[in-house]
Amino acid sequence: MGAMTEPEPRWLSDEEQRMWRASLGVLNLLPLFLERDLQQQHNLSVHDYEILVRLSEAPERRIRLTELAGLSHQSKSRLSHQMNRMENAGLVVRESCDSDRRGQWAVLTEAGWDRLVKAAPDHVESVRRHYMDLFTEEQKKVVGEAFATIVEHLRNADGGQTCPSQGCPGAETKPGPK
Amino acid sequence: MGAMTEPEPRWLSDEEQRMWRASLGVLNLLPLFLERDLQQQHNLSVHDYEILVRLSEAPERRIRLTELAGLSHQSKSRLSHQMNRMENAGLVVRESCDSDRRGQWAVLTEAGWDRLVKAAPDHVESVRRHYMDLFTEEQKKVVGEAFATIVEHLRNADGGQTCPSQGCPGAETKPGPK
DNA sequence: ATTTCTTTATTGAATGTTCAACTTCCGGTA
DNA sequence: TACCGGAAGTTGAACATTCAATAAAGAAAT
Repeated sequence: MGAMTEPEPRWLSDEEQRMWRASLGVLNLLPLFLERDLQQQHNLSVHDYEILVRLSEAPERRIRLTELAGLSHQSKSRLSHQMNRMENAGLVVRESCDSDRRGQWAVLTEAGWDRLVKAAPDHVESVRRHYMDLFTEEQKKVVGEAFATIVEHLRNADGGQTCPSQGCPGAETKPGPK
Repeated sequence: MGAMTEPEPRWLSDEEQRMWRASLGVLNLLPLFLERDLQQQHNLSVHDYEILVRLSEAPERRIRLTELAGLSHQSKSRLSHQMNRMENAGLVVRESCDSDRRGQWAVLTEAGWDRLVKAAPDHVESVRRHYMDLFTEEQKKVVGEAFATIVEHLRNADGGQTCPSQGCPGAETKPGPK
């Protein structure tokens, strides 16, 4: 049979290369800074924070674990370990679920709520300083639209233990109402 | 003294909120997919890959460890552990440095180069599928500019064990020349 | 020369994450 | 009812990352 020639790879253009490397920079660096601020100021990890926000927004401040895993972009296993830590820290509790006896609720405690309310202003400030305020209004709009597309794509693609969620967008930054 | 009232936190607008949550989604999800592809197809981690690219582009395919840490956005400690793994895998070797006897070179091996050359086409494809090709040309341009600003800001801010590098932009995707 | 300060790089312990195996229960079907 | 496949959640071991402590050598000052 004739030699099956590989198609020439679709390398990135110079423009794309720059854009990709800048993206990698943000991907690698930004979490470090948010983490550091939140850790120093309130002894919380970014993951802790994201979970607190999600719970604070949910009806009765409780979410089933599998759904919470999806909302916070984590595997169920990882969330399980994380819940242990947060439960030890008194930020959340588990409650078993009436309608499905396999299920568990993650429930925000009073203490968890208080921690979140205290941390939120500083965290927004941190997000603004290292990220949001560095965009022009125009850029915010474009990036917002573009990234929404990407996330939708990734959620649909999925595959594997991770990210079993659907529907609702992503959380962060401000505690839910009341 | 009069009660010192906290200034009202500068919460994100709805627009900003959406944009930020989309950013978090990408931040959390994208690395998972790139990792999975690279792992399955070539048994490399994204960190491995980034280091291989950097070395492939460097003169004599060697870089001092501290500089490499900066280029690949890692702490020196982490890089040190990672080098152990990669050295065990035969992808790189350490060589001690003549001009500074504290120093070490990270040097790309023939095997490392081959691995990279084999992996690169698939990795670009992966980057395109999950990210690059989902942008319009306009969006690529705006995101590229905006993120370049962010990265510059973060590199300057810095603080701590991480990211001691300067100058040169970020690497990824295609092996260096020759 | 000696002291002191800094930079380079590594180490090991503590911590966090991933992965596959497992338990329990739901839901459908014979 | 009993069976079977799949979903919810947990577990522990393997693996990766962080953090603080350390060793060794350059740089600068006395």
